[in-house]
Amino acid sequence: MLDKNFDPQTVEPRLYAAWEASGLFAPKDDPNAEPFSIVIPPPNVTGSLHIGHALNNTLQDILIRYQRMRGKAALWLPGTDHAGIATQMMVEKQLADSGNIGRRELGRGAFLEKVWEWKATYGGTIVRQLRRLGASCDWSRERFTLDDGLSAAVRKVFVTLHKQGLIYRDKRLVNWQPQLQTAVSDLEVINVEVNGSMWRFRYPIEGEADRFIVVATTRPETMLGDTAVAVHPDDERYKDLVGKQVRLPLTGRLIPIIADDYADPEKGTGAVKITPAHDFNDFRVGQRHGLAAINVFTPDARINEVAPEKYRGIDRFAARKMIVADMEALGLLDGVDANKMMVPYDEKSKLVVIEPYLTDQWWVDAKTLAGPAIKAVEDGRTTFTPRVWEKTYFDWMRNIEPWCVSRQLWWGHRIPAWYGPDGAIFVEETEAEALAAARAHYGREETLIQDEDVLDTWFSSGLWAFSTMGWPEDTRDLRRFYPTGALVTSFDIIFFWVARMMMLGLHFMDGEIPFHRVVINALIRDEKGQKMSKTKGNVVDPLELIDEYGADAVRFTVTAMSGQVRDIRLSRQRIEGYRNFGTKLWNAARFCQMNGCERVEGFDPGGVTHVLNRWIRGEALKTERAVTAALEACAFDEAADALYRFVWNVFCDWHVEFAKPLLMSEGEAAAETKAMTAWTLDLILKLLHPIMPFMTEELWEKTASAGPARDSMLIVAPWPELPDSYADAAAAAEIDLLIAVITEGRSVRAELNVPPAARPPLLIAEAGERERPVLAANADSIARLLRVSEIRFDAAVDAGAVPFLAQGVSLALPVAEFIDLKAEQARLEKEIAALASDIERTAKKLGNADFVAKAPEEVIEENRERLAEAQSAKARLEAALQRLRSAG
RNA sequence: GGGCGGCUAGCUCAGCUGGUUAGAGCGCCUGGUUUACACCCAGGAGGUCGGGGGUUCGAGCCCCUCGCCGCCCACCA
Repeated sequence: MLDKNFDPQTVEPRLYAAWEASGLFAPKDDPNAEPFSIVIPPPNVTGSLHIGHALNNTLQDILIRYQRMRGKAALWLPGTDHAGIATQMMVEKQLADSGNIGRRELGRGAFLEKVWEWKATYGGTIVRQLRRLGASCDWSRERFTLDDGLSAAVRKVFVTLHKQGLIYRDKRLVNWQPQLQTAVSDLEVINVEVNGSMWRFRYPIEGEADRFIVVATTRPETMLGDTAVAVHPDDERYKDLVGKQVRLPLTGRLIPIIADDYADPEKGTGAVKITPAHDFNDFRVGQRHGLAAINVFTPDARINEVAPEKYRGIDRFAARKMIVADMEALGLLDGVDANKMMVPYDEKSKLVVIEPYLTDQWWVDAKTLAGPAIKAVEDGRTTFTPRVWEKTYFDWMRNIEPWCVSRQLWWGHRIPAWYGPDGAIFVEETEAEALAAARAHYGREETLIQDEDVLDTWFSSGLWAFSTMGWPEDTRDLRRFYPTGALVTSFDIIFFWVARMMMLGLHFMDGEIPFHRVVINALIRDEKGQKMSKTKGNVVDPLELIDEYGADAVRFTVTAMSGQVRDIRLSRQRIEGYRNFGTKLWNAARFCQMNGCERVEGFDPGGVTHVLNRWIRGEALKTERAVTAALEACAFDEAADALYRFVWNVFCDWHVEFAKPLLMSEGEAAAETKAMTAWTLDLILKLLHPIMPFMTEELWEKTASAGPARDSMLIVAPWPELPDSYADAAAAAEIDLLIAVITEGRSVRAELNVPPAARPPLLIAEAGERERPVLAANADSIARLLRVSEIRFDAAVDAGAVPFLAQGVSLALPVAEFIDLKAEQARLEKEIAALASDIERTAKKLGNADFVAKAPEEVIEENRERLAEAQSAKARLEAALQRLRSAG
């Protein structure tokens, strides 16, 4: 006998262990089985599971469990990402907190050892947590982006792209993170609006005493690196100044006044200082005019030795104050205005202001790689779900900029480039090959120095779809499981990851896409709609939720909410509701057990005869179709919704209730109902398994002892495919009618507010030939449910009978005067009027010779049917209205 | 500045190509010792579907417009 409640705390770990031990998480080896694969978006190896992961991985698990049950060789390939910056920062912070020396003092080798230690200690957290969630990953194939195999793939890709001219080294402005002292990509910069100031400086015109040109700037400290002042060529105010020179204050350098469209007469003073080494626009202006780029910052954003001595070593923000003060003292400060502006911050810490900084970096020619990646989505070879994200993808891809892939960090894939004594670059997969190349180049042995930098983390994760399967080796996995079936991820990494996987996958896998479908899930926020963040302290820990409600409840909740286009607001009440849903199912199973609803060997649902069983069979069919269609479309929420309604509102509310009197009886109907009920429960377990794997597997096991032996664990039970013949229109009509009678009867009773003791009998009249026997057969249960003393059938309709039901059944109650006849009358009149106008329009349409001549036959037929339907409906309602009028 | 999304019951959200009386869960109120389930059952209150215009016999759904809210992208001194 089942307990009253499901106990996730003891059951879930036991079942997970059993699944894992069974080896069923690995794709089956059957060469005839169609492959289906997913690669996990690799979480940060040192991270822990947050609620977004819970959503994302639940959806992946649903897909993979579904496909596994469909009989496919289903592979969900798990792994983790080394997450360069994040991990390095974490370890550096830990070193600092525990009073250790910093990484620079420690040295590269020793520091990396520390990081590997850190990984060994904390690296297992997230994969353990994925197990708690029930993720059926093939752990035997687990990968890490810094594995030997994946590192080999990274080197191969880098070298190949370099030889193809798609990776190059270039000195240009990058986004510089001065605290970490590394370049970051455009995507790792976040622009924040701040209330700043705009200063106006007077720059003296050389050779013209007391004449100045006033420039406006938000960054006074960069003036030390100015190499020109630009004005618009058509700006009358400054026309005569173009070609003249300015004596740059504080430095004494002479710089030209140039004409360039970039200067906007509307903005500032119309004259703009040009600092090519510290501003992306100015850099371009500088290139156009052949200006020098004078870098005045050190890598940690202090003023460097190029500047006048008094500023050297001063932090950029302190230097700003000094320079403004000095300019003011010189009488060269024209004024200052408050100015709202966007300031670039480091996306990770959101605290460090990013500096445009002139350095040598490695770049990927993303523009070239983007072409095929755009085409693949245009052609529909890869689709986005929901579709709207394709626009986002296109917008970015079509305007893509070169991708800066080098990082001045230690934790990551070291760039496979070596430098000779004269600076010649040798890009090879190994040091030996680089040495060989150098030997060929120099004609002798030379000592080479490897590039100190590592690659952007996203460079290695961009290869994830194929590097994890063994590429560059030609492995069986690669041949079988690439391209993957779906990529499930959230929108915030479409650019970082999805786009790069598309580009690199297509380029290295002979034009074959990395995934057929990209499923984008929404972001989860807290109950107040705020983004969860550690600093706000509103992070919902999914592990706590799993402890409290069980993994199934958490899974069902995020699944049911996954359809939202906008952000998901997670509330505990919602989870509680779905935990209750689990309990409801559990108790339905308990009811089945108590009533001997056991599976029967060789039972064929197609052969049941009792109307209730034929009805539930049809409902089961509808549900199976809805769930299957939803999962095929990756509309996970719809699958959850269909199951919720079927289990609770169909199976429990009606089938089990109607079955009660039948189960108590003896004979064939009882036996058939028992078998049918057990069959339906079994079906529910299968359909629900992808979403709620634990409880369903547990019930599968608990129901194994009665009836025929189970062939397998539920995890690999065949997905049900019910035949169309299970639909039964007649049974559906009868039971639906019965439900309608009961439901309407209930609300009538409530309206009458009759105390239970004084409940009058219910008269049912006008039941058709077909309905009558159904109602009669269930008279007792209806009476019980309605709390009426008895049910009587009466051919004659009372004068006050009210047509509650469109099906043509009237409930005749002795107390009909309690019903608002006027409102009912008004409603009918309104509806009749609507039908009349529909009839008029349709008739007109059909009377139109043009329409009849041109419209396809099926459209005309449709209109004819519609006309006939409307006419008969109108007649029916008119009759009802007539009855009402004569009664009232 | 450009783009995307949202605005439906007290709260969180469904409402597919326009079609009877706009739904669910939670919350609230009333009542319940039914052959499983109080994590339950029955019933109830509660909505001018952001505002305004338009198309249509008919609009929560389509068009225009305005208003909030959120997000993404962008080099504005």
